Amino acid sequence: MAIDVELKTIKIMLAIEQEGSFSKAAEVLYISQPALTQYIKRIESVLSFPLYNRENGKCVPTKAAKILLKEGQLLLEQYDSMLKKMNNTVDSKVVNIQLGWPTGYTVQYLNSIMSSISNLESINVKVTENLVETLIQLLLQKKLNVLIIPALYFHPDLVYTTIRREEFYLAVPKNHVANTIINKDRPTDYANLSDLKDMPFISLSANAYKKFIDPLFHEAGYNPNIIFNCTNWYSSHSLVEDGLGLSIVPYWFAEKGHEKINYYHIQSKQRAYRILACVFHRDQLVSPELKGFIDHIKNIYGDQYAHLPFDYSNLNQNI
Amino acid sequence: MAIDVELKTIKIMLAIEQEGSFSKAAEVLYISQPALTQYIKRIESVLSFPLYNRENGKCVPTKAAKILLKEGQLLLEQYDSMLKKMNNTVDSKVVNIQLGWPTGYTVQYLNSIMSSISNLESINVKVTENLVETLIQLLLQKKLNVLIIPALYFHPDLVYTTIRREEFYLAVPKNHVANTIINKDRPTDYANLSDLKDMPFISLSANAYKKFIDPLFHEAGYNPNIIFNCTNWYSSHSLVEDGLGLSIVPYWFAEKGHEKINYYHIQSKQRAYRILACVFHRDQLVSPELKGFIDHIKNIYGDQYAHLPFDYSNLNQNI
DNA sequence: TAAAAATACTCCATAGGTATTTTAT
DNA sequence: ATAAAATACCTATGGAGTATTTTTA
Repeated sequence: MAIDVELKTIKIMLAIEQEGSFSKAAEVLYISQPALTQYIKRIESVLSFPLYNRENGKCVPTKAAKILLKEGQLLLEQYDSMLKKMNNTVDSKVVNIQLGWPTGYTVQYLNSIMSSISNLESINVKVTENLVETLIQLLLQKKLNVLIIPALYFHPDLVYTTIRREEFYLAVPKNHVANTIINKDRPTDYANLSDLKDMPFISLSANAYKKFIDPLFHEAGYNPNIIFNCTNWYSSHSLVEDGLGLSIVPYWFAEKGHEKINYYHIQSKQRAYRILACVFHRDQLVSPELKGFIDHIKNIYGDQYAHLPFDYSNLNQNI
Repeated sequence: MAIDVELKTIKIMLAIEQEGSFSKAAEVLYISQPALTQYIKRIESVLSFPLYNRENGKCVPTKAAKILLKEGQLLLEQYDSMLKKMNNTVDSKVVNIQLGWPTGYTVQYLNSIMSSISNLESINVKVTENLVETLIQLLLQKKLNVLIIPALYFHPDLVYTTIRREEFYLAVPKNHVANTIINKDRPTDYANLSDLKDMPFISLSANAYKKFIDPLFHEAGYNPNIIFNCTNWYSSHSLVEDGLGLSIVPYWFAEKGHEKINYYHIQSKQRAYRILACVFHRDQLVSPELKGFIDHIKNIYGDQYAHLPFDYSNLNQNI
C-alpha cells in the first residue's frame, strides 16, 4: 500500500507552517528531520507536483500547499468534532480499556480497583502488567489506552495527570541504633538523612528508585553506605525487617506498619515523594466510560495531594 | 507509528457499508478478508470502543460507526474537492511526471516524444524503462504516475485509456515459398494463417506475444511449427530478414518496410492487433500539465483507432 | 454445508532511525 | 560557522498475505 495524502499529511504540513521550518516541525512532531523530509518527498511524488520550494535554504509552500493548509485545517477540525461525537455516542457495556500497570507492590491497589469495578458492566478492562518503560512503549504504539505509573519519564505525545503523591519514608529496624540518633533531642516522626551518614542502607537497583532517592542523599551531603541492592521494594523492606539496615520505602509500607520497623518522614527541601500519574496518549479519546473508570481509580488510589501542581516536562525525556 | 483513524478508515468503512459484509468489502477494496478484519480490529483497539457488533454472523455497525459513516462521507467529499483544487493550482514548470515505458522497440516512439517535449518547460518527465509487469507494480505502489504499455493485464486500481491500436502483420522473407501460397489466386495484402500450416515460424518467448498470437493460430486450426523462440521483436524480425522463417510482428516493422521482407495483414475474425494504453492509478490526480503531456503522446504515438471501444476488464487479472 | 468472520502464522515494504553531506546565509 | 535540508543507508514493524478454524444461518 503506497503512501497517500491523509489527515496525517495535513497535520504534518500545519506543523511545518506553524514552526516555519522542517527541522523545527520535525521536533514538535517528534520525528527526525530526515524522516520529515522523506515523508514530504513521498507525498510530492504521488501528487506529481511539489508542495514546497527551496528558497534561501528554507522550504516555502507552493500555491497548492497553501490550499491544503487552508482547507485542510477545516477538514481536521471537522474530523476532530466527528471523533468527539462518536466517542460520546458509544453504546454502553462495550468500552474496552487496556490498562497498563507496573509490576510491583502497587498491584495491591490494582486488585481492589479491579474487584470493585467487576460489577460495572459498562466497561471491560484488560490489564497489562509490565515494566514502566515497556508500558510507555505500548502506550506510544497505542496498544494500551491508559497507564497508572510513577512519573519517571516525559514524552510529548503523552498526557499526564496526577493521581497520587506518594511519600517516601525511612524504614529503620526498631532495635537499630539509628533510632536513637534520629530521636537525639526528643521523640520525632521526622528523620534527617544528614544525621545518618555512616548507617548501613539497603537500596533498590531500579532506575526508578535511584531517580528519587539519590537526590535525597545528595542533599544530605554524602553517598550512603549501600550494603545490599534489592530488585524490588518487598525484599528491601523485608531486609529492614530482618534488621540488616535502613531503607527508604514508599508510603504503602509505612501505612501498613510493621511490629519490627519504625517509619520516619524524611526532612528535605526537595521532594521526598513520587508522583503516581494517569497517562494517556494525546490522541486517546476519553469516552465518558473511560473517564468514569479513571475517576474510580482516583477514588481508590488517589490522595488529597493529587491536585497539587507537578511539572512533568522536567522528567527524563529518554525513555 | 501506531495506526490511526484516517481517511482510509472512512473509505474502508464506507465500502463495508456499501457491500454489506467484510468479505465483499475486502473484495472491492482489493485486499484479503483477514486483512480487513485485522484493520478494523486495530482501529477499534485505539478507539477503545467497537465499530461493529457481530450479529447473525454478520457485522453490523455500532452507533459510533454510523456517525463516522455519515460525517465521514462529507469529509471525504471535501477532501476530494480540496485535492482537485490543488491539482488545478499547480505552479507551472514544476510538474514532475514519472513515466513508465516498456523495454523494446517502442522506445523509438518514446525518443520522438521526449525530444519534442524538451522545450516545454512546464513539465519534468522522468522515464522508467522496464518489463510491463514491473511497471504495473511500480504504478500500483505509486512510484510512477503513468504508463504507456500494451494492454495485457487488468487491475481494478488502474484506469486505462486507449492510445493506439497496433496491428500485427505477417512478415515473410521475399524469396520464401509462403508468398506464392498467400498469393495463390492473385497478388494480395492479406494472408490467411490457415493456408500456412506447415510453414516454419519464429516466435517470441514473452507472455505478451503468446497472448496475442496464440489465438490467431488457434483460429486457423493448428499449432504453428515454431523453429525458434526469440526474446524480443527485433531478433524475431531479423531472423525473418535472414530467411529462416515467418513471423508475426507489430505494425512498426511493417511501417518501416524492408527490402527482403513482405508484410501481410492477417485475416482474422478476432483481433489481430494489440492495444497500447495509457494507464493511471485511479488515485492519480491529472493536472492540466499531465493531461497536456498525455495529449502530446497521443498526437505522436496515437492513431485513428484509439477511440474504438476496448474492454480492458476482459484482460488477465493476474499480474 | 456454505458463507462470513476470526485466528495463526509468515513475509516484506516502508516509515522511521542515525550518520553524513550539501546548500545557503 | 551555523542552520536547514538532502542524501545514504539500515532496521523494526505493521499491514497484508495464505492457510485454517470457528461461527451461524
